[in-house]
Amino acid sequence: MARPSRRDHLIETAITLFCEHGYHATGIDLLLDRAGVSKKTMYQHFRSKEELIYAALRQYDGVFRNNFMKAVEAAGKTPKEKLLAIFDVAHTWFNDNKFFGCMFINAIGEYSEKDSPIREISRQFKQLMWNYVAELAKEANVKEPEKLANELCLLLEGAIVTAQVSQKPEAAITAKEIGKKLIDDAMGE
Amino acid sequence: MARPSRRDHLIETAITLFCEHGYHATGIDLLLDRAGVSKKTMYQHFRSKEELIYAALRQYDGVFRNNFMKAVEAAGKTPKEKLLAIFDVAHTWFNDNKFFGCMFINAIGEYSEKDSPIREISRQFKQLMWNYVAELAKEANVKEPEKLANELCLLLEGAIVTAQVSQKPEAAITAKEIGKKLIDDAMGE
DNA sequence: TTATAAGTAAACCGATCTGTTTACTTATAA
DNA sequence: TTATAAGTAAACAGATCGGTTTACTTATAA
Repeated sequence: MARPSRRDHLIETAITLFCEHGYHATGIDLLLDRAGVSKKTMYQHFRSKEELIYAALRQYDGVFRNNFMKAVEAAGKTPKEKLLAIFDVAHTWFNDNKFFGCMFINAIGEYSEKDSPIREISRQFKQLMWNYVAELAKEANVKEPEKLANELCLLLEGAIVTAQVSQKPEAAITAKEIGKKLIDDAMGE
Repeated sequence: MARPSRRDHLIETAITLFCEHGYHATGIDLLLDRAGVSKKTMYQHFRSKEELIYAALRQYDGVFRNNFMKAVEAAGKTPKEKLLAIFDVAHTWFNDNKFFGCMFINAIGEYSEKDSPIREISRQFKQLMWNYVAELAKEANVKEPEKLANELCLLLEGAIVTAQVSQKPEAAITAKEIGKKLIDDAMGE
């Protein structure tokens, strides 16, 4: 397997640092030092720090959703089981010692400008997560799959923030229990 | 009524700017310019920027919770109504054009150091909000008031983040509907 | 009136920020 | 072998960062 290109390595390093320390707090110099890449090379690949942030979020968007879906598919057989597995996967995520909340939620906190690309990609990420949940809900033949997707996604967001801020990874369990009720309701008990 | 002291005015300005633009992105110079206060005066009142951040969060903690509780008390008569009113108050908050999410959630995203005072006060804020919800739940004579408080607080967090990131203030309504079910369940239908 | 405290404006400090440039060093492929 | 592309290290630039200091100006209260 080919070793990752400089560009990819920069993005990987960026994801790690932005996740843990945030976006403004992470300086380019530190990032380059960590990545072992020269400044010139970085600015050959990215026009600006903001473009690197954007690329990092783009990459993370794909990787995270892919891993998430794979984990969900592996953990549940039926659509209903998969819907519930969402919260088990989240629970595992929360217990990772490198869990620093959701990169996109954190990004929005630092970039409030309405039509910023960073905001846009964050909004998109949540939309794509919603699409996946809505798809599962449709497969489960629930009455109002989109409504259920709204509900389960809201629960997931709540669990993420509660795990992050209140240091309670078990929020995933609370969310799962509520989710179970909602799913049962939606499937016409 | 006495005009606010310089200290209070600085804190007010700080809250506004930190809310909208975040903590690292808000420079002291801009903040002082906005507040119309000299740098020397600021550093007479606060030892550092971080101390100002801390004071701002402290102040916001008190003001926000006070306003929140008053609004909830005004909107609901019975404990159950008050529990539901939480989400109506949140809805109003989300529709404010100066809504930039929760200051404390945003703060955590920028300060990941485990025992940072900024993290601690954020955790505390969420705890105090929980305490209030748990109190209402007890007044409502539900079976497991603490469990219900966990659930409703999780819903509130989810609604906040959904309103902020996905630009959907109506997340408050979704959360309220789920909350209603949970409350009914907990009151032994 | 006058000492004192609290304020302002602005220069200043060293550090750090994002971003550019220069000079040199690899690889790689024709 | 040799031209080319891609890399490094480091100096540099100008702006901005948080924070200090100086000189001057108010208020206020004894």
